[in-house]
Amino acid sequence: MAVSATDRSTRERILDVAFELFVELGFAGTTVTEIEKQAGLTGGSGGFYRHFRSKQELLRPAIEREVARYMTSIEEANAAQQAVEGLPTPREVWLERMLGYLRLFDPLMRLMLADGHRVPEVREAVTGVLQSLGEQMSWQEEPELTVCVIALGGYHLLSEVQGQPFQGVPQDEFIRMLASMTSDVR
Amino acid sequence: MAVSATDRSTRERILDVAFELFVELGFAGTTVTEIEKQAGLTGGSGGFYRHFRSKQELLRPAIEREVARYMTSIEEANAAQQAVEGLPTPREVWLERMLGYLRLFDPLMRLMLADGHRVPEVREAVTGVLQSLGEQMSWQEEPELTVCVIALGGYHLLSEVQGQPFQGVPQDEFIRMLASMTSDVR
DNA sequence: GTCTATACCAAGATAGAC
DNA sequence: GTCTATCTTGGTATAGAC
Repeated sequence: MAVSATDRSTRERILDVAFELFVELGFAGTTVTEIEKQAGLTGGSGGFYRHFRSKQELLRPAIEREVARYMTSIEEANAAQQAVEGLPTPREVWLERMLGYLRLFDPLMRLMLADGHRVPEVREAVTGVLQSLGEQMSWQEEPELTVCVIALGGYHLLSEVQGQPFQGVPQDEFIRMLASMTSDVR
Repeated sequence: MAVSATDRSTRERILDVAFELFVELGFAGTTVTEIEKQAGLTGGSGGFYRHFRSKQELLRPAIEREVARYMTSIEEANAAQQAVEGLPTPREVWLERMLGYLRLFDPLMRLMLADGHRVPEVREAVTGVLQSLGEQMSWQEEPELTVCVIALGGYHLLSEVQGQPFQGVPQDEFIRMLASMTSDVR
């Protein structure tokens, strides 16, 4: 978690640890002192302020950096997907992969649900990422796939709310059931 | 939002406004001063502390009170349901009703996702409520219904993340599609 | 049971040495 | 670019009058 002071640039390190802390503790619950400590600076020293004017000003770049990462992940995943194109993907495998993608977003989704309304501008950025993810499916052309992704998102988030698999339903059973309810998943 | 000082007991008013504020601003982001103001007391006066020993001690009762409310809502809804039992409910109507139930939980789900891990004891209470809601369906007996509820939860929460209907999918179209994918919804 | 006043401390932020 | 030291604000919590 905490990093050494020589990793990358301090600014980068601050952005990284700040995002993690915002997700973990919320924006209000995260102190600049803790950010400094985790970034390898001395906690309580104002070292942070050589890199950002205020804690508030940090929120946006931290989120945008994370969004950019997801963009890259998705592009790589899409590229990998294209490489094996032509081979039919079994439904269960496709669903499992999409669930994996969605879980990548978990920190971002939590932060949006908790603090999103206080930084309305970043919502657009998040929407952008989600739409990139959604490029693989369009509601008009493939409504069943979209329903599946929504169901996977529900399974993940509701399980997070309960702190255990939702209603105790095991993941593989859920995916099997979901697959059996679709007719034309590629 | 803010209430007059003569509504109900002060303790009750504090619990109500505190829950709202916790959902809105998070636990860390909510100040005792703001709770006092919204509850009709003078902000900054320690009036709050005649009713609770600390802000921390307030979190649990506030959530439990909200949970108790949902319990009542669900029981009433179940009772109403029984009154019209025998008449077959069209799938779309049932799905829409379940989505309405889920939306009742929205504040609780947000709070759990944001602050739940800091108050592990209350997770059990929340799980209890969700299981009451889930009594209408069991994964073993009616997996398709469970998948539908999960999908509805996903539609709601993902829309909250995006700040608009998920991927722009209109609610009624989503519900129609979901209904068409189920075979044996009662 | 609510107020005024206040003690206390944690957190945001700045100045200036190194 | 990071440190020590410090200023200032605002938030938790208490004491005591009414």
